[in-house]
Amino acid sequence: MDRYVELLRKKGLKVTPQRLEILRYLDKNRIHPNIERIYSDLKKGHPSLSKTTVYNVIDDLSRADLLQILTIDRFEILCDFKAEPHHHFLCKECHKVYDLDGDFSCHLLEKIRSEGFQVDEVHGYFKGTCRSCSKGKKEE
Amino acid sequence: MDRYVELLRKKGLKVTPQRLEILRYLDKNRIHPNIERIYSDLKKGHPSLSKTTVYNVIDDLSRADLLQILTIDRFEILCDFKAEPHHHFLCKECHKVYDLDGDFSCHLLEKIRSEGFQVDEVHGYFKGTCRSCSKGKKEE
DNA sequence: TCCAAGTTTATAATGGTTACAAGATTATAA
DNA sequence: TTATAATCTTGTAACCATTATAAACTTGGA
Repeated sequence: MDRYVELLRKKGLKVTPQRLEILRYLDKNRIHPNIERIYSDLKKGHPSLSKTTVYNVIDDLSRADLLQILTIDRFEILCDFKAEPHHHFLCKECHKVYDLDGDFSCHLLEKIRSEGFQVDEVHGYFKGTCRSCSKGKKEE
Repeated sequence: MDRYVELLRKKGLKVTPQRLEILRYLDKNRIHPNIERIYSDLKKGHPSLSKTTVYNVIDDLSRADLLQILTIDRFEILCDFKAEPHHHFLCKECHKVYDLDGDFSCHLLEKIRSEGFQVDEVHGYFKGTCRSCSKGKKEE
C-alpha cells in the first residue's frame, strides 16, 4: 500500500487525492514552503485545487502530527514534513532555512522535566549567518 | 537618568513618551502580551494612544534588540522584554507561557558552530503540560 | 529659539486567513 | 455492489490584523 495512504489511515483521516498530493509534495520537497508556495506548485498539476483546501489539509495534517508548522520568521508560516525530530537554522543573509539533524537534549530540558513539566514538543531554532554566506563575506 | 531613557538613547532611538511607556509596561509586566493587550492596557492611561504607534514602537524596540517577538503559537505574536537570555514553555492546557531561565547550550549548537555557522540568536521553546495542570489531572 | 529629521495619529487600503454552504467524495455496512 | 452518513473540497464572501499614507506634532541639536 502507498506509504502516504498508510500514514493517513493510521491517523484516522480519510484518504483524499488532495491530502495525498500535499503529503507527497511536502515529503519530496523539503524546502519549508509556505501556504502560497504549496498552492501554486500543486495548482499546476491539479488546476481545480482550492487554496481553502490547502489551508484545511495543512491544518489537518498538522493536528495529526504529520507535519510541523514553523514560525521562525515573524509572520511567515512554513510547513515541514515531520520525519525525524530536528531543528532549524535561519540564515539572516540568504533567508534559507536549514534542517538540523540531531537531538538536542540539554540541561534546561532535563531540569524542567525534573520539576514536573510534561514536555511533548521541543522546538529549537537558531538565527545567524550560514556557512556559505560567512564565506562570501570574508572574500568581499 | 531614567533607566528606559538610557536604553533608548544607547540604541539611538528618540525618546518619546510612547516608547517609554511601552518599554516600562513590558518590563513591569512580564506576561508576554500581544499587541492588542499592550494597546488596551496602555490606552487607559493615555487615551490618545494609537494602535499604529504600538505596532511601530514594538517594531522599533524589536529591531533595537530591546525586546523579543515570540511566535510560539501559530498566529499569536507575543512581546517579551529582553533581559537575560531565556527560553519558553507553553502549556497546552492553560495556555500560559513560562519563562525558563538558564542557557540551553547543547551538542547541536556546538556542532553547527564548529561547522562554520555563525549563530547570533538561540531560540528554544517547549510545549506540553505545566506542573500545575499535570497535578490537576491526577486529582480528577 | 529654530529647523530638520523623525514620530504619532487617524483613516484607508491591503491581503492572508477563515466562515459558509452547496456539491462531491469517502468509508462502511447491508 | 449499492445505499447512506459522515466527511471533504470548492468558490465566494467576510473578517480582521497589519501596513500604507499623509498631516500634525515632537524631539534633538545647532
